Amino acid sequence: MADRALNATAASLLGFLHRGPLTGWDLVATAQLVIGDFWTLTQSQVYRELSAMDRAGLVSAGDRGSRDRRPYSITDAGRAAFAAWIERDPPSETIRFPLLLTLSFGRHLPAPRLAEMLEAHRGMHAVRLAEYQEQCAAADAAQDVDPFSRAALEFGLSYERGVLAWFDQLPSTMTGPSGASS
Amino acid sequence: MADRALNATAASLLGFLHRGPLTGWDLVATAQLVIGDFWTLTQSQVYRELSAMDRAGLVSAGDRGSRDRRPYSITDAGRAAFAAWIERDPPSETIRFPLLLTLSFGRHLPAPRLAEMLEAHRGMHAVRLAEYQEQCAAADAAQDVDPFSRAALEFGLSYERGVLAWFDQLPSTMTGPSGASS
DNA sequence: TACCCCATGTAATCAGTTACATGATTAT
DNA sequence: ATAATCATGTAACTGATTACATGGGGTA
Repeated sequence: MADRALNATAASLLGFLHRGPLTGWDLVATAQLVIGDFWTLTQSQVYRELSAMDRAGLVSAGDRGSRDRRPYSITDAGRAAFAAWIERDPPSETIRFPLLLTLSFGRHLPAPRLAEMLEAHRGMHAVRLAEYQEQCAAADAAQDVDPFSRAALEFGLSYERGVLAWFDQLPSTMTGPSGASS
Repeated sequence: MADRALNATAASLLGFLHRGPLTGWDLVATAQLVIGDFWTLTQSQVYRELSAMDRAGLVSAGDRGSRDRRPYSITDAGRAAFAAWIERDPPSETIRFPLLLTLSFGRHLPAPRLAEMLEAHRGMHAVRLAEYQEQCAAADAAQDVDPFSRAALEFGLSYERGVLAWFDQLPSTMTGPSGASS
């Protein structure tokens, strides 16, 4: 035992399995829904981590059901590994923001093209902010959401507000004469 | 020719080479300084991309100087590849925020431990905000900074403000009785 | 019966991280 | 002389992405 520290993706899967057995498919959907706003994972990763954790004894694969559904359940070793993972100081976040790269090389781009890109991204962020607001409202209506997920959700709001504030203070020479108002 | 689309890291290196030849070492330093706030790259990556781009004819390696310094200059093909890259719609950013993962699984953690983590991260962000403010002030003093890099720098400010606003609206049940005030 | 979605998985590749090895030059 | 820093690079690995292959089950 005491193999190696879990990676965050695997640990999240274990986290979800605490409530009961889930299939790979279920886990992909759950993760997208619950942590998708601040963590990315792909279907391919999920199946790989599941079979690796199965070999490591952190989860155990159940019998295949209809449509080959295969439920995984967490083992005691899995629970221990998760507990060890969540106890650690989380590393700080990484942001990789391609738009900012493009922007910082903006002098290689005609102004209207850059303005177009900025406007497009601003729009996407405005949409996301609206979605987060909706999600928060929905979470408040349903009282079954735990306060921790709720707080994490709230991060999206602050983040998008910050991003939009940034867009809106850009010099108008960059956002273009067409204007970047919402 | 028309090999494959550049990745953003390689494209950035080409971007920096427009002003003149630079060594791998210089590029690492430049990148850290100029785009380090919203893009990560390692020394190892830089050398790999440089030799790959050399093979692809996008840069050409000069003669080794003292201390084995080897300047790379951009070629016409490199300029074309960069132009094609920067013209594309930049993909949207990816955020991977381990603290939010930990938080969303917070019910598996004793409250004081979580509060401790939150407080530690809040502190780091406060420090970063101060650094950005300094950098912006410095950039304003020196008039040689181009407005595009300046605008990208400004992003850090808005981002950190958003993050701090989020920390400060967390329920006190999470941040703990010791308080998370600055 | 034909089509779409559910569900699992593999293969191949690319990108990113960490650690290490090597040697030159500068400063003390 | 020796230590610190400059500078280049390789090796090994982990993680992430994309694409594809396969087949069951439900529905029109």
